Amino acid sequence: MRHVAERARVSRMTVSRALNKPGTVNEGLRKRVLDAVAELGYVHNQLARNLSSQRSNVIGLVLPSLENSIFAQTLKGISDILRPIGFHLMVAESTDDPEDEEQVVAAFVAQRIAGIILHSTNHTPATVRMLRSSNTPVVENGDFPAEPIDMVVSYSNRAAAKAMTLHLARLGYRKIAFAGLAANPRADQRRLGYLDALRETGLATEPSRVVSVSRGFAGGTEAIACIANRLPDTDALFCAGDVLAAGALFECDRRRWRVPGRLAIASFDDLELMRHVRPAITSLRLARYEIGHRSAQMLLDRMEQASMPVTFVDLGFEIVQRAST
Amino acid sequence: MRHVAERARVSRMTVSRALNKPGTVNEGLRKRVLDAVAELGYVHNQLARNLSSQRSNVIGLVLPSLENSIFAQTLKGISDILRPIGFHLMVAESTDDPEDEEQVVAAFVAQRIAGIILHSTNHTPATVRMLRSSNTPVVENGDFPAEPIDMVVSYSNRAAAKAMTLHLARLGYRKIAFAGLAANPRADQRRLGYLDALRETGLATEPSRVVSVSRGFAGGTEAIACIANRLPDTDALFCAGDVLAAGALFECDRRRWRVPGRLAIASFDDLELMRHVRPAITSLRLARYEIGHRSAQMLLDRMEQASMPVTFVDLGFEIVQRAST
DNA sequence: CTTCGCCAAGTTACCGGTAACATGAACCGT
DNA sequence: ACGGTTCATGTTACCGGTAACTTGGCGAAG
Repeated sequence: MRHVAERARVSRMTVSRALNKPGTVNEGLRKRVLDAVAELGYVHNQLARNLSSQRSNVIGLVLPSLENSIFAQTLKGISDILRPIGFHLMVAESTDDPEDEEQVVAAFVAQRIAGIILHSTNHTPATVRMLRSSNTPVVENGDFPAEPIDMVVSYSNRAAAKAMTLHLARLGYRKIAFAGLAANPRADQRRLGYLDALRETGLATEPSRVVSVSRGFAGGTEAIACIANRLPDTDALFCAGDVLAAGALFECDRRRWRVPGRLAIASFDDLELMRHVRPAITSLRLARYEIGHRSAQMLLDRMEQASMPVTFVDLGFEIVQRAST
Repeated sequence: MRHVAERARVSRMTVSRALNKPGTVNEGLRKRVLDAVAELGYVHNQLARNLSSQRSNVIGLVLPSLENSIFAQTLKGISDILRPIGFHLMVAESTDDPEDEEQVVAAFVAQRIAGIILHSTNHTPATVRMLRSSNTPVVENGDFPAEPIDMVVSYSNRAAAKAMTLHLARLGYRKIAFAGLAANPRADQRRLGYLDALRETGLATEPSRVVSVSRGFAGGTEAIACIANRLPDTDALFCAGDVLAAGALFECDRRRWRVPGRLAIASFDDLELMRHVRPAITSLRLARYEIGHRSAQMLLDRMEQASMPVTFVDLGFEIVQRAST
């Protein structure tokens, strides 16, 4: 920048102003500055700017998994907000482990990020303390936390799972099984919602049909195997994950089980895939893109005005009834 | 940091050293410093550190699309390298548009990122100039560029597509169609590879069966519709994308076409889905995770030693023969 | 013709670290 | 006992910007 200032024969301050608030600089000088910038191929040092102005143009995002495509939509929703205003996105993975998350958050706070989006609701005390004391705007996604750190944009896993289970009951299914990942906080909430619904409809007097499975398509295969062996009278399966449901459907196909004749299948999270398999799978549609979009927007709003008009958003869910139930 | 120094009754420099090179500081002082850090809840300012030391701990990644799950694997491969050494990842999307890419690269250079990974090989001259003059280590992925900016880690789209087409020919298919995205540089290369193979086997004398389709499962549907209407004697379809192939398979299912009896289907990119549909789809397996892993590793190697032992890596591909061909 | 206020441009200090050099005590061999 | 290393610590300057204040020229009001 010093070179630009010398070349344009103005002070560094004028260069800074010409680039940041063009309106406050005389047109002639501004042109000299911009010419000098172009001739020297000068690129602004955002690091120095951030340090000096005590604010950053980077947002941090912590996802449970980088590989899961459902988070890709959220990522895109965030990016679409940040890009037009020159903000950037730093991404890291927590693997749903609060200790890992703590490390990532510490690193993000050290980077003096302008805000952070946590796609989880389970944090170590140190994580919360760091975020509070550094005064970082925070949005939590993924579920509704019992004690929000700051802002929340999500849907209720428990309510959604309950609604889907009630939907299955309303369709006449009576022996509804539930398959979900073990030791996953969101799957746990969904399991609770499922049990809520059973209780409410009186189906809870039946034996519990809860299955814990592993990740990916294989989990669906396991779920069907389990039903075939241990719970053969099951008439509907609610999978707490999209890929799980697809895996289950493929396994039914292999076993020549009619869906929904032999077994109805419903899933959580409406991946595009759900619409294209045969039969198409009944699913819960969640506003994944919107979660990112609103989260980013709320962080920015908060930065502009210290006030906080909105701190809690329930984006809800929709049940998409298809041929599989 | 000043407060930490005062509390520990040492100079700021000693605090800096105690945190960065613990070995060079007397044990007693070091303990005083660390205690003070803990008591004050001091968090290092990475911004200031980067500015002062003239180096950054952030890597930039530019992907054609944030939503495509094939890139998620690459993302994970990068992240797994960066995390243990305290580096971070900034992500942006180019939508395969060199102008957009230029803007993103400009922003990344402004952030003084330590290195950049471009998942594309088509750049504006300004992009190349910026990266060269800022002396940023660069890795290009996605394909082999005609004129690499710096380092390259990829596979050859053209060679892979050629190999798969030859594989189909070897299996006895004679009327092989190709479906790919329009105006996508990687799909274009794959199309060339497909044509290379046809020429080599003499099948090129047949009419060309190249179909351009839209993105997603719908593209597969379009491809099958096109074959049904315009190219009914086609006996194999090579889809230049995983989701495309799945969409095509689902459409065949709807039309009750036997696969591979009526039509064989092969795909590019071996998503887990390919293994689970019925019939499982023959596919090209690319080392997506490895691309990220190696790219990140090469950037780091380059930073440590100004020399550049490796600048070009071909990760190759594998053909996975399954029931669909 | 002053005086006041306004606005563009310049000056100074600081953001929070680190590099490079300066200092001074302990240790060494002779 | 003395000059020469070595090593831990302190001092100074700088990284590349911006905030806050200062300066000076100019037009409108008194």
